[in-house]
Amino acid sequence: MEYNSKQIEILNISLKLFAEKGFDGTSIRDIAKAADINVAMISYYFGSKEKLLEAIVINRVSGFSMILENLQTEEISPVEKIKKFVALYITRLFQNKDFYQIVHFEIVNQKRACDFSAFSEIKKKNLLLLENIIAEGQKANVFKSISNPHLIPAIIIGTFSQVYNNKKFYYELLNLKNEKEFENYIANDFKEEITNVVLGMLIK
Amino acid sequence: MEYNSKQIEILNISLKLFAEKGFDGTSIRDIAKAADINVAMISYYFGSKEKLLEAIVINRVSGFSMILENLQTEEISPVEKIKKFVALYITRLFQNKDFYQIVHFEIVNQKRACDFSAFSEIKKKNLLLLENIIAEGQKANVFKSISNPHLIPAIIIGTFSQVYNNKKFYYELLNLKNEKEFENYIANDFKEEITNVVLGMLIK
DNA sequence: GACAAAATTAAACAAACGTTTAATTTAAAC
DNA sequence: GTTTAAATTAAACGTTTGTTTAATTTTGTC
Repeated sequence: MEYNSKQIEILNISLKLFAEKGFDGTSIRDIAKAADINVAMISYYFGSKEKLLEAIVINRVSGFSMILENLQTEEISPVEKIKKFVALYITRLFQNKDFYQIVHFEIVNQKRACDFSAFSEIKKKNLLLLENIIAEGQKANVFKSISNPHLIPAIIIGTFSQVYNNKKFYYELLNLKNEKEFENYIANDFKEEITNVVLGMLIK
Repeated sequence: MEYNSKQIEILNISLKLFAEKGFDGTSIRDIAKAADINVAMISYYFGSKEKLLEAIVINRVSGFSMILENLQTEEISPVEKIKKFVALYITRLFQNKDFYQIVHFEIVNQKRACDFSAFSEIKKKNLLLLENIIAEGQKANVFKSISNPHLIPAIIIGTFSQVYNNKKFYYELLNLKNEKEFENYIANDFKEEITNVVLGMLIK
């Protein structure tokens, strides 16, 4: 699908509003006002409010880069691969936090007939990639055999959202002053700590 | 606040519906139909839809038992305390999953002027308790010094919600057939694995 | 059984919702 | 400059929303 700049602006603004106030909590008029367009333009461009949500999903998922997927072929040690896996995962989470927020709600919700199969496919691919890295590490005798590789993405995503959604609490706790400092915390300390947790689960 | 059985039923049914479909996605008429009462009864009993949400929050938080808090005084080793801490935490999460779902959304949302201070207080108390157990373990020379005790509740809550909200995915992955089997997985394997992750972060 | 208070009802309320209409403006093509 | 299609608008559409009203039924008390 090809979108003009106005359509892309609508997509981005409604992504932000849906993440902030929820799909049901955001009205067409909210979006129109924020995007400085007429309410009719949303139906005109996307058909309906639900189809706008679908457009957001397709638009975002198709934009997910293949960086993670290319990790497999890199010639680095399994430990380094895990480190990179976690780092890339967290970066992607941070960059798409609004989108993950919406997806999270919609998957729980089941109210809308929204198709997340493309999203699920990516998750399955990521899990497969992770399992391969772990198998590689076991062959090299540096990783132990674990029964729960699927818990690793759950820990990364879950802990990240938990921290992000309680931003206020962590601002106080970690003496963070603004969004930039929070981003730094995620990109440095948080990333390192989660990496250690994951490696702790794997290394012999 | 004293509630009669009809009021408690409304509280429970709207808790379930708000968790399933969101606050904005649930209408007064949805609740009235599910609880088999007239729409006017909700305003009559609780004042408004928002005040109903507040009543749910107060009702639930006040019901949180003191079991976790009493852990401090038990005469068991720090390692055993951590095991019990994680186990109790996960049990509480599972028993109140609908409530956590709502709180999670409302905290992110900021749309409603809902008071979660009592909830935050409990979280702070839990974190303090955890820090005390860790300090105890460090004194006994079994725990290392860690900079991030706050990440432990985030890991427990985050991973749990991540797994619970992707139930379908995990049903397939773990060959679970029904809610009962899922509950068993949480109460056994999941609990054990998360305990190991947490202990892995702490033990020397 | 008469009375007062509480519970419950159907109906109505105004406001907000997503969507559609029909008219107007803008842009592009010749 | 005229023509044609696309973009944009204000207004209206029928529903649904949360809430209130006023009437009715139920309940408890003497």
